[in-house]
Amino acid sequence: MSNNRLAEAVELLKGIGVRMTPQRYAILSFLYSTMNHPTADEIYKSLEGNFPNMSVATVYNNLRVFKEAGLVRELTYGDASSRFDANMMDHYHVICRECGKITDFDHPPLFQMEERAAQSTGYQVESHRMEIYGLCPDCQSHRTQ
Amino acid sequence: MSNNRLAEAVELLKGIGVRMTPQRYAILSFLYSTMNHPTADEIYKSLEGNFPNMSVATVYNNLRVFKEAGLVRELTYGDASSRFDANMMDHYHVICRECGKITDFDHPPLFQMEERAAQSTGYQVESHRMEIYGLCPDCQSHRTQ
DNA sequence: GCCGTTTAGATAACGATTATTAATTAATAA
DNA sequence: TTATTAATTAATAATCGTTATCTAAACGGC
Repeated sequence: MSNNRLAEAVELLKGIGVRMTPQRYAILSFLYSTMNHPTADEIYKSLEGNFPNMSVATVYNNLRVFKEAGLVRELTYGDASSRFDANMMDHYHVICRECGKITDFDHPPLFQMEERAAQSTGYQVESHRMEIYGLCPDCQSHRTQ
Repeated sequence: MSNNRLAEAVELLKGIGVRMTPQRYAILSFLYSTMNHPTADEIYKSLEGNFPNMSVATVYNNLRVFKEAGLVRELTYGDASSRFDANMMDHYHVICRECGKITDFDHPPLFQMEERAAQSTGYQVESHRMEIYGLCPDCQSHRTQ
C-alpha cells in the first residue's frame, strides 16, 4: 500500500540530507494516507492532537521541503488556501464548486495543445495546468430539484 | 476598434443601473485599451496621474462591478495578484514563468475532456480552466546560452 | 432644489503565507 | 556515550493582496 511510498519518500529525503523529525514524518505520512488534497491548515488541525504545540509554520516549512524534493505538488486557487497532493503520477483534477472537493481523473496529457500554443505564440512551452469544475455527486443529490 | 466595445460596455452598464463615473470610465477604458491582462495595482498605478486621489479600493470595487456584469474575467494565480482580462471571447492563455506576461491563443474548447471527466467521476461538469506555462520570446532571447 | 441611493476615498481588517529569531534536536564524529 | 554542528522547531511579527467599514460627496428622479 502507501507504506511503500512513505518509506521510499523517507529514504529519498534522507538521501538529500533532510532529517526525519517526528513532525515531519507525521506530515508526510498524513499526506500519503489521504486522497483529500488537504490544505496546510487541515494538515495542521489533523495533527494537533498528536503534536499539541506544533506550529503552523512547521507545516508550511515541511510542505516546501517536500515540494522541493519533488514529493508533493501544490495546487493553488486564487486567494483561497493552497492544497497539497502527494500523488505525483500524471493526472488531472475535477473540483466541486460547491464543497471544494477534489477528485482525480486520468486523461492523456495535452501535449498537442502545448505544441499548438508554442507554434502560435513563440513561447518555449514547459508545462500546463488544466482542471475541471462542476458539482460532485454528493452536492448534486443535496440540491433542491 | 475597441471604441465600439467600450461604448457597448458603457451602455450595458447603464442598462443595469450602474452609473458612469470618471474613475469607472477610466478603469473600463484602460481595460479595453490593453492586451496586457493587468493587475488591480497596475491599473491603479496607470491611472494615478489622471486621478491623483483615487483609492485602490475603487479599482477593486469597479473590477467587481465589471466582473458581475460579465465584461471582465479575473485570472487568479496562487498567492500572486489576480489579473483582469476584458476579452470575453473563448480563448486560452500562455504565461511566461520568467516575467509573468500573458499571451492569448486560440484553440477549440476542450469539451471532450470535460465529457470524459464527467463520465469517470460522476461530477456534473460546468467549466474548466486551462493555461500553458513557458518562456516568452523576450525571456528566451535574454537567456545566457 | 430635495431625497434616497450609489459611489469614492480613507483606512482598518482579514487571511494565507513567509520571515525572523531563539531554543531545541537529529545526525555524525570523537 | 558524549560533544559538535547544522538543521529544525515554535512563537510571533511581518507581508501582501484583497475586502469591509464608514463617512462624505455625487448623481438621478421627482
